Amino acid sequence: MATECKDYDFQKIEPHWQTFWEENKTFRTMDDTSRPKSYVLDMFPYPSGSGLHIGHPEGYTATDIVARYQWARGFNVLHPIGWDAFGLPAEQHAVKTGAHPRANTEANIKTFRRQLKALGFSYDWDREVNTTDPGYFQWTQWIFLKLFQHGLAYVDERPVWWCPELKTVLANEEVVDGRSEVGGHPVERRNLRQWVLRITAYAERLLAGLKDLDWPDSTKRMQEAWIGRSDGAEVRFKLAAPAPGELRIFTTRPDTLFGCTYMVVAPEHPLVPALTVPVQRAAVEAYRKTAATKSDLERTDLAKEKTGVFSGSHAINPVNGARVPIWIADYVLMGYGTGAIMAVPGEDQRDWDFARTFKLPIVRTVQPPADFTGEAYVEDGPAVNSANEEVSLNGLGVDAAKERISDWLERKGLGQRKVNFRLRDWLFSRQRYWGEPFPIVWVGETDYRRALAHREVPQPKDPVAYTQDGRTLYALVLPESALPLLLPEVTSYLPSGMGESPLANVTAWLEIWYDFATGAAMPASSPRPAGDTWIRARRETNTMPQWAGSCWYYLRYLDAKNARSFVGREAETYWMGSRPAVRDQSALTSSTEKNAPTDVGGYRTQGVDLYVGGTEHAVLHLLYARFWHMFLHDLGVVPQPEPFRKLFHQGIILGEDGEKMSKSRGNVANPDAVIHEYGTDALRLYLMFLGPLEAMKPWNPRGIEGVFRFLNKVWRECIGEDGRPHPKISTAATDAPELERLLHETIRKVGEDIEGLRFNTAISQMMIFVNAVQKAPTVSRRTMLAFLQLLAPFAPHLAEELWARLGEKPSILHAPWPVYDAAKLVVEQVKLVFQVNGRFRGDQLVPIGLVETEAVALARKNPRVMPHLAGKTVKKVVYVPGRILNLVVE
RNA sequence: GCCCAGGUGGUGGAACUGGUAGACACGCAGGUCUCAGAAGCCUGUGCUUAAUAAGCAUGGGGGUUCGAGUCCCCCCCUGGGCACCA
Repeated sequence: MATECKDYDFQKIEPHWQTFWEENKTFRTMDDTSRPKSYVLDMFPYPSGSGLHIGHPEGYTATDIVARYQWARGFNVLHPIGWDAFGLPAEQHAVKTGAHPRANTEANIKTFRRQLKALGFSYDWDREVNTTDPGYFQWTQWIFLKLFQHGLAYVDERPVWWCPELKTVLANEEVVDGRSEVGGHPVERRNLRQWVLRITAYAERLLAGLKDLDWPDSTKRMQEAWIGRSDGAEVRFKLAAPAPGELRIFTTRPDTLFGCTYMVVAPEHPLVPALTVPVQRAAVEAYRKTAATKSDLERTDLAKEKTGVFSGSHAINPVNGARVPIWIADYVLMGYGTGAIMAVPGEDQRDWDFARTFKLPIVRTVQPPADFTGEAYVEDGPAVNSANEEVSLNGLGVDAAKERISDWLERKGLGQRKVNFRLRDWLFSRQRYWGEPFPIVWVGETDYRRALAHREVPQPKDPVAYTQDGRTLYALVLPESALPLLLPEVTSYLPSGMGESPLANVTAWLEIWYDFATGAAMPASSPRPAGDTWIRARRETNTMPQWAGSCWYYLRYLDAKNARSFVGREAETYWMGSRPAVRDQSALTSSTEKNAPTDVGGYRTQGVDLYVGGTEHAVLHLLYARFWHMFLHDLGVVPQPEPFRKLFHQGIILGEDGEKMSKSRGNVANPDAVIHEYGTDALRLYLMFLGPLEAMKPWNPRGIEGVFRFLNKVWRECIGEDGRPHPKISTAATDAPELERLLHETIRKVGEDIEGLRFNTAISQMMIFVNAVQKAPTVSRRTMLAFLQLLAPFAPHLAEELWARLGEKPSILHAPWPVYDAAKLVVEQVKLVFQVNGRFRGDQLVPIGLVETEAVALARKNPRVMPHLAGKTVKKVVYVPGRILNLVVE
């Protein structure tokens, strides 16, 4: 079973047990749904060409410890891994080499798989997923299809980075200082037709759902800020003649309406042409042009000076009938609210700045305090100058004034209360090859109507269409049975040159006869097939972004091989759904209960039990995945609204120099090299010993010596020089009470620390224990075995080896986790600290229930305390039994 | 500018609800074993002073308290997020 090494020969031991686990499928998740479950999830990696870096094993070791701990505690554990394998680097590699990105991706996955296996992680490899596998992305396409059918996907013109020299669209990260990363060519913003997902429809729920999640507060706050809910009112301003109609604005400060002295609309606002009077036309046109070429960054970050141009028109302030000029300025963004604002320079610094620049009047409607020296006054205070014949806000605080004016506006039909979100819809297409193709074809109006009449494939209520060169095309979704829609083979991975993906060059795939009943296709170059369900169509050439596959992979793991559904109902309910709270059989009850995920009904709330990954995904990935999950919940295909109940971010590991690891700095730690020199167990242990999991911490190659010595020490305490179990370990031996106490203390501490993800202190406790064992002349076999079990989640190879060497049957993982005896932790004597005036002046072992008078008497007799009391009177005594006795003297 | 997290020995880091600051490691010094070395083991190691005695020490400055790394106020630094969001 075990190896026969005489020394701690990790190079033999580690592969030996990795083979054992693989052959015995030790970590295969059980089908037994009567067992309590634990779903321990890592953020799956993008298999890059450079292989695993040291940050991967950090988070992965943490979850591996939890997973192994949960196995030992009798849970059915789901601990899977997979590959987020679509994406830009593979495509760039393909462009460079001409080889299919699939080949490169597969080679990288192979390396990653080998490296992860060498780290001894307890993954259930039978559930491996790969986002580029047609059996997987079939369901990514399926979810998109559902989103489309429910009106949550549409097309829109959106600006992207375009490089005229390279004739391609660039991602943000490919643009450096306004030039292409490759070649350094100038880039520009260009509008392209894009797919967009209506995530904003879920804004309110995405915000509300955060409340019940066990996530880091900072992450919740980031999501809140990203969604950016603000409460206010939408108000309609009539335009002054001769301009017709009205201008709608959103404001969070309707109480300041009386202070509105001008208005601003965004340069892109559709009303701009109508508002512009002839004498201003040239100036407005010029201004619009400059604004259009500016990126968002230039419009915000760099432009501290306010710019703008007068339209020539006026609007009527609905509260006081004042004629206010309408300006056009780029400090108002078209994408937020209505793209138009009422400007109240007295209570808004941006408006103040603008008003100053263009010499516009300023009226205060909130009285600042007498000592106020600033410009715009944004704090609370009594309203002033705010009354008309029907309503007066004067004297009211901001909140009360908001209420009164909102009531009035609603009563008069001039506006209403309104909630606005900062969150924008999600740009969901890329002009790339290496991504999921959209299950969409574009057809003419007549064909679209015919297909619509054919009710087999539901289409959205409102058609998705766009017009190009005078022709309107309609988006028709493929039937489910036609999925997966595969990527066609291409001869070149270079983009089309026209702003479309390389798919636009594959004419036989692109231009087709399409059967809307079955989704079947024939190249348009061939004769039209017989049957009246065949129509002329053009496929969608965009592909989905990398986010798509990672939005739902945690669901695929539950039922990775299901060919009929993206996840089976039963598996889904068991692993993600609500179920009665697990009654914990172990003595860890108290600590477990404390962290137990329960809601008011005493039921386990749903979702992944632990999800660990970097902060870099705090907003986008986690928000997008929540959005899809909520949508699937609404479809009725998943029973719970939130995917990840508990989330944790591991901190990043810095280079030795305290700087971010990077190849150019040459401070990258290579896991393979460390494993070769010290072994996986030492690497795992060291990664966890480095500091708190969430902290950012520097890598110190010398520090690994410490944990490596610790592992050697464990070996030497278990195995004698002859390679046989160490003679000091015996079945007959009874441990000294202190050692026994320490064992129980260690069981308690390690268990609690694993649950709290405090692995560094768990390891230090195990070191303390082993140091004690080393000093003890004998140790009972039972004690040693219990300790090995505690060590097993951290250093599984060594633990398995010693467990087997001591005559136990592998795997140690399935031996029930040790239980501590609270009675063993009770002590009779405690150290009482004596203080005089709060300063340490000595200590003494005292019996546990010592009363105050006796404690004081002991202190007075203590030789170190006495000098500090000499000639003084004790004014006050503070006694905390078992802790301190503080004598306050004159 | 706004929001958040953090600042503890030569180093990584411990410290429960305010109760001996520096656990556990790294490093360093001395010792032991050895022909010698490596490994192991033992001892010491925050700073100041001859001190087992005292004083000073948790980014800086104030405060609350018998007692503050921990709580409150101001400031400095580092990291992360957001950035004209009306």
